[in-house]
Amino acid sequence: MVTDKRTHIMERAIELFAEKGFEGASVRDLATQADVNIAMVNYYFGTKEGLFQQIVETRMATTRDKIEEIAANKTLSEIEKVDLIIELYVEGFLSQPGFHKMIQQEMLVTKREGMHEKLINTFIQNTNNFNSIIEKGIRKKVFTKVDAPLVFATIIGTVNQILKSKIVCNVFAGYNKNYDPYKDEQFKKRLITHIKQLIHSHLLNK
Amino acid sequence: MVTDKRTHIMERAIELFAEKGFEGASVRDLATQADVNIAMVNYYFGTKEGLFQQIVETRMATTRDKIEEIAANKTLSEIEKVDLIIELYVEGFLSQPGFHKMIQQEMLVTKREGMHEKLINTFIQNTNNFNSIIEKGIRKKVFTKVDAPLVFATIIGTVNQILKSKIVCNVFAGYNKNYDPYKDEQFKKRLITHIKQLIHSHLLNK
Amino acid sequence: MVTDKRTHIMERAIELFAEKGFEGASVRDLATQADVNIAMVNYYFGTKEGLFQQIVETRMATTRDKIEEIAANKTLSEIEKVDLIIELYVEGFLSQPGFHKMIQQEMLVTKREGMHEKLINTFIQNTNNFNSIIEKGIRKKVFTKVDAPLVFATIIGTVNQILKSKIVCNVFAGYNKNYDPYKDEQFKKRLITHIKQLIHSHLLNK
Amino acid sequence: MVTDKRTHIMERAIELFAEKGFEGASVRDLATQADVNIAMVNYYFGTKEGLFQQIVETRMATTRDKIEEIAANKTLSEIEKVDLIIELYVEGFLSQPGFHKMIQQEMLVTKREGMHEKLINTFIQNTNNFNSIIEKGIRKKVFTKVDAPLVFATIIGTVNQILKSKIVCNVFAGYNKNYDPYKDEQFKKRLITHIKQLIHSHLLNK
DNA sequence: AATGAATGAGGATTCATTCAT
DNA sequence: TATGAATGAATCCTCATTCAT
Repeated sequence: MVTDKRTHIMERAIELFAEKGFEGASVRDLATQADVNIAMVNYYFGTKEGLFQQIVETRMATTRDKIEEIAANKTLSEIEKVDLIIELYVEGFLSQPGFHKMIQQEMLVTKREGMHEKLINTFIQNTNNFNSIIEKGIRKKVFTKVDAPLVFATIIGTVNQILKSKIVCNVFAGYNKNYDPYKDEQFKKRLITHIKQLIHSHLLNK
Repeated sequence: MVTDKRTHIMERAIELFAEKGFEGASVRDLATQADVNIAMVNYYFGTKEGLFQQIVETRMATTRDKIEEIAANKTLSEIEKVDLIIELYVEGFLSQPGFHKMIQQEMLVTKREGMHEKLINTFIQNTNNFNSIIEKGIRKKVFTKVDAPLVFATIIGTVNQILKSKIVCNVFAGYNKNYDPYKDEQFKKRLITHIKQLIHSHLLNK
Repeated sequence: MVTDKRTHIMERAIELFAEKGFEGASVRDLATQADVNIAMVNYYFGTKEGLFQQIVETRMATTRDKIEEIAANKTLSEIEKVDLIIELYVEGFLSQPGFHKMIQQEMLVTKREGMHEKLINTFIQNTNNFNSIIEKGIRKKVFTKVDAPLVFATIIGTVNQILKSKIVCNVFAGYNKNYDPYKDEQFKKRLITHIKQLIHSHLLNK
Repeated sequence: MVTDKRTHIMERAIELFAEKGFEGASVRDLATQADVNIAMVNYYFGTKEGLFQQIVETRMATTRDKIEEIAANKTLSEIEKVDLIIELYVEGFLSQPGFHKMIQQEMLVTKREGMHEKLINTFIQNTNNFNSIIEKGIRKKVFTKVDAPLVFATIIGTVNQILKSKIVCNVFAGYNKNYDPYKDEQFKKRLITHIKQLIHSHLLNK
């Protein structure tokens, strides 16, 4: 029951942080949205920042571990690994758009140092894992000599760009204003296809 | 003299908004940073939001107009236009990192509707201009059949991803923690090269 | 206990609003006078205007209901009803001078539309109830043909005029400057007598 | 030209003070309404309070002098004097409703001592002049023994009550909501008739 | 004589947090 | 464990006023 309430608060908080930003979302808002007492946030998470950190720590670990797993896998070729990572990011981001918008906002801001650093470190780990895959491919001569970290920036950046605004996204996709493209399987496939083709022609270019 | 003070406030505000976000940057902060009286912000811009909008309107117009100019130019080939746009974004974003971080933050947030909408509209214009270039190239058969709006998302998204964090960027680039990669000509060239190669091999893929 | 604090704030606020006017009384003042934290006013009443409205709604209802009761009473003659209303106003106003000064001020000002309207509506109800008594008396030929609403204006206006200033009132009454005439039983009787004689000779004039 | 501008500011200020109260009307408002520079109010009148005092001093003298003149007149009977004073007040108040609303507000407020005292003194003078007329009438046995200062309070109070709200006034008078009763000659006559009849039957009651 | 720019004090309100229960 | 009341600090903004020109 306790865990339920904690989790419930965290889930509602993600949506609110995504929508209004960390500063823009007040603890009162959070409590109202989660239908709990105002004091609950401080009671469970100490501070508003504590709530944010809890969310980040709980969720970011998943993606990081999956990437590590892919990188370490010995039965997959390099291009297969890259493809898996692309799928991982597109699927992960589109299925949790609120969380990833929240993360993006926090990465843009240097105010809250503690939180910022934690994000950065996780991100650097992911980058390094990705780089090592690419560089191995280059050494094996299955990949062209590319700028590995910038390739990673392209993948993440493209998905993040899509996440920025449903409205812009719908303009791309030709849907109407109030449609939710993130829940559309067709759109997900389209995005994966785009990134894969882009990265393939870049990596496998002769 | 009047213009000077206004401009001065706007310039300092860009840095602060970039650093702390719109809500995170207080009017007190803004005034202190710009070394003016607290009441000056309201005196010149009415409200804090008014200041933000003034900044956005003044600066976003430039990029939008340049893209429109490139799109309308009749002496350039399609691939030349794409290249110019890539250069425009990399140079524009790296030379005004604060402003573009600020814009990114605001695009992620749906709280302040008026501001959000203005940003979105300008962004849609840019997307449409880019799309028309790509589609013309496709009709002329100089470009492969690609997903034009997603190509645009890739370009913008990659540069934005770089802007997210100097620290991450330095990890990519192999520089030390406190270096400013945005002011480094080498890094700029490297970024332009990456994006051009990526997009070229995608668009011109046989 | 909660009710106590709320009520306490309202009571002190009445005095302060009466003394300085709605705009003239700052929330800081109110909090200091009531010996509570500045945030308490907003905590209990939402806004300063909310506090005012709460006061008005709580107190005005009493007088309005009493007048309605008098008007509806079937055992009283018309002149008895008029006399009761005169006593009601004199006693009500002299026993809560602060509140009625506050109401007078607000009726003079058209700035805060919502509050103004509420006051006006209650006042119109009272006027109508009074009118119906007078008109019945006229139909029954116990009253001269008089201008009923203006008679009501005279009654209220006379008491309000007395309330305007203790000092002026003391000049009338022959008391010294710092005396409180509103608490003086003699003065109350004198005022009731004056109004009754005035209205009687007007209504019962042959 | 200077006098014109001063007068112009004062006229607009009366309307604004009447509408919003002294505190409710900002110097910015005043300047905008009068279509002059913000600094002009302070330039001409020193302070906002100075402007108010100038208005009061300029206008209140007129009524006071007229009453003094009536009181001193040796060719008029007492009842004629009373009638003239009634007419004077009704006409004066209805022709300058803004100014008299402003005065009423200020009399209700004890905040600004200097201004308050000046008003009170003038008012006491008027009361004394009126009293002396009534008392002479009583001595001459043309008037019943009445409570002279309260009779004066009734006259002033009735007219002030009418001034409180156009809306209420229109409810009395049977006009529609947006009509201006103060400019209606019929209504003025009706008000004068009411007060005269009221006071006559009171003073001349046998 | 007249003004636009500038200011510091103070306005109402909201904030995240704490505490007694 | 859970909460409603309470708080002091901070929020944005407006105020009347001043001053250099």
